[in-house]
Amino acid sequence: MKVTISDVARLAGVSTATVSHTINNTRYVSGDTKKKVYHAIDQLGYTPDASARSFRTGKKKTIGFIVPDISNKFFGTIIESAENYLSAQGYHLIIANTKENMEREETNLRLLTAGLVDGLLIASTMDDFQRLDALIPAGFPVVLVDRTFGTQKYSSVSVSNFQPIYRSVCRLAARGKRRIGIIGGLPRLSTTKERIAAYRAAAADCGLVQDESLILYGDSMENSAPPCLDRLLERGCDSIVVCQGLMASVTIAYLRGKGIQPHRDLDLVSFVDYDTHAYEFYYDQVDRIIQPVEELGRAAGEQILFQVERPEMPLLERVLTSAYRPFPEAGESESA
Amino acid sequence: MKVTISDVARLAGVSTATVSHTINNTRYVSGDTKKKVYHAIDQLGYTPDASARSFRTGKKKTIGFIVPDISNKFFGTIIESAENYLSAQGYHLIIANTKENMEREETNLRLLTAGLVDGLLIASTMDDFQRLDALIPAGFPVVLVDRTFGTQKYSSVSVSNFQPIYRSVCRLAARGKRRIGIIGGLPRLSTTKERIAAYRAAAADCGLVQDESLILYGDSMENSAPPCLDRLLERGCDSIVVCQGLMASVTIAYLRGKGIQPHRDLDLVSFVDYDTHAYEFYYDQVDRIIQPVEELGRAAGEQILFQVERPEMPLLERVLTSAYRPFPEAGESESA
DNA sequence: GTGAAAGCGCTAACAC
DNA sequence: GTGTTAGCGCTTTCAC
Repeated sequence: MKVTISDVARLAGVSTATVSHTINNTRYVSGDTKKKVYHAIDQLGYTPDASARSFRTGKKKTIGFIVPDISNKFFGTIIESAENYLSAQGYHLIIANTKENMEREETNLRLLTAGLVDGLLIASTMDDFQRLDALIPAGFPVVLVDRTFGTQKYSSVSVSNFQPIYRSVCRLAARGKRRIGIIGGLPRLSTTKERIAAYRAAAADCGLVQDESLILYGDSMENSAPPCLDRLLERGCDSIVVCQGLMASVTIAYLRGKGIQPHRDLDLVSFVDYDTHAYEFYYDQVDRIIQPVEELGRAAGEQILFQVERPEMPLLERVLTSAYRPFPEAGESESA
Repeated sequence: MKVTISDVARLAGVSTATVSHTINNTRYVSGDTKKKVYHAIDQLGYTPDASARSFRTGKKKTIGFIVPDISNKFFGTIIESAENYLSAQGYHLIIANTKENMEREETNLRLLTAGLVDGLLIASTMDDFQRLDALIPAGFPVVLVDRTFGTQKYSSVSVSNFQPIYRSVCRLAARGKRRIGIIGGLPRLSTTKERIAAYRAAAADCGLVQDESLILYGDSMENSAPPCLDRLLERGCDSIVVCQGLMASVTIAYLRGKGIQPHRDLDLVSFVDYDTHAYEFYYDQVDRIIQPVEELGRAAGEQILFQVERPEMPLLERVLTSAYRPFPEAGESESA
């Protein structure tokens, strides 16, 4: 049978209050009493029941994370990094996967806000902020991760998307490229919008052709890049910007399969969702935009605990910066 | 303020029992009463408190998953697939990441078995079954995932490792390869042990040189393959088997960087942790061992719910089979 | 320095 | 067909 705090109290010859205070360090307990309590705990093999505790205190010591795609290494790494921080602070992480499906996100929001978690990290797939907001109880701690909305209602942690795209397009133009194609992610996402806006701005500023047919959208899943690539090649692009890591790695492989070599045959700018030595083997000869993925996860963890533990703290919109690493031309060195 | 079941009962003019039975469909309630109850719920915006409920019933509707590396796509996909099944059954998934660290696994076991979850999926990094077993309370529902121990104490879901390795080594031998190198994962894991055993058996059966220096171990993290590869090349291997997907993809990229082309220069057998069209671009010219990753996740989900919801069910050790897809020689067709 | 006891929100046995 | 109520295991106020 289950061992409860009263069993411990009885065996130790003290009250349940004392046992509770002893294990939680929440008021003074004499050394002698402590000893008796711990001894009883050992003898009975007592473990405090987490759900009774969270029921009583209202704190679950658990954060929920609504993600669009766990199997995507970008989110896998963010999750890892957030979990790492949260577990060090004594919190657990509940994962809910939406597969970029808005209904699934709604369901998960409803479930997770119903007393299951203390706060929520959301990398939302919603097109409409209202739709998201409507499901969040007033005052519920939320941090938007990676994907934001143009409102100040919740804290957010994201990555600057404008600058690296703008820079990379300018650089392509400077190299003499005139027909720069771009493959974005889902059009409804803030990340995609910002990236496409940066592309448009740079194209205009550099005096490039404004050809809307060079702007295509994938769905960030693995198989969405090749058809876009085929169309861009048809349309005579001399360079391509791929706005998302998974699609980018598929792009490189797909082009290689067609005998098209990056840099030699076609200039490529590619988002990279993680930064490791190993992946440099894939990404040579490609201009890379490297997102600070681990920092993003950690920052998300920090922010949500701020919200949860210090509700008086102001909202914070934190924007991390990606590194832009153009493939070095002869005589150039790397830049961040 | 928090709206409770009594608020609803009061407004609807019924008892809390009726409200509870109404929302849970747990005894007959007249249509009329139902209407009143739901109306009151809507008016007050009532949501049942999940932690009160699980405290009362003892069911958390939550499964824990202890994983060695969330950011590895192999586990990412297993998690996705398990979560998919579990959420459809009304369960949540708590993730704990160990980064292949045994102490972290111990900590997580202690935390998760203390009334937080109804059952536990474990892809253990332990070297010793006792060490794992000691932390699991008697009768606690557990399913071992991917990595097993030679005991019948818990249900398990894993992948057959022996046969595909054995077959692939034989095939290399048949192609005239004499010095076949192999890179395994962490030596303590069951998966690694089985794969290396299969390699040894096949090498012996095919009359190959038994050179222990051709057996190397990585740690399944990204950067562990290259040093192993360097050593195997030094030692004059004419073919290499890589026992883990992440290391395998790095292997291909690394060799390419050295100007070594699979098949033409060196035969390669490679575990692939997922099966998608996209990744075929990477894996052409390589003999692939494709693990049924999604099935593994789903099966893990099914098994743990069996344990949780039908404790009388017998233990089950389920072994899924990998597909072996040799790179087709001229005139050959694919095989599974 | 410690104890007694209320009560968190819900479910379910028992009663009618 | 519905109501009353005990009590899950814990924390915490109030009391001494």
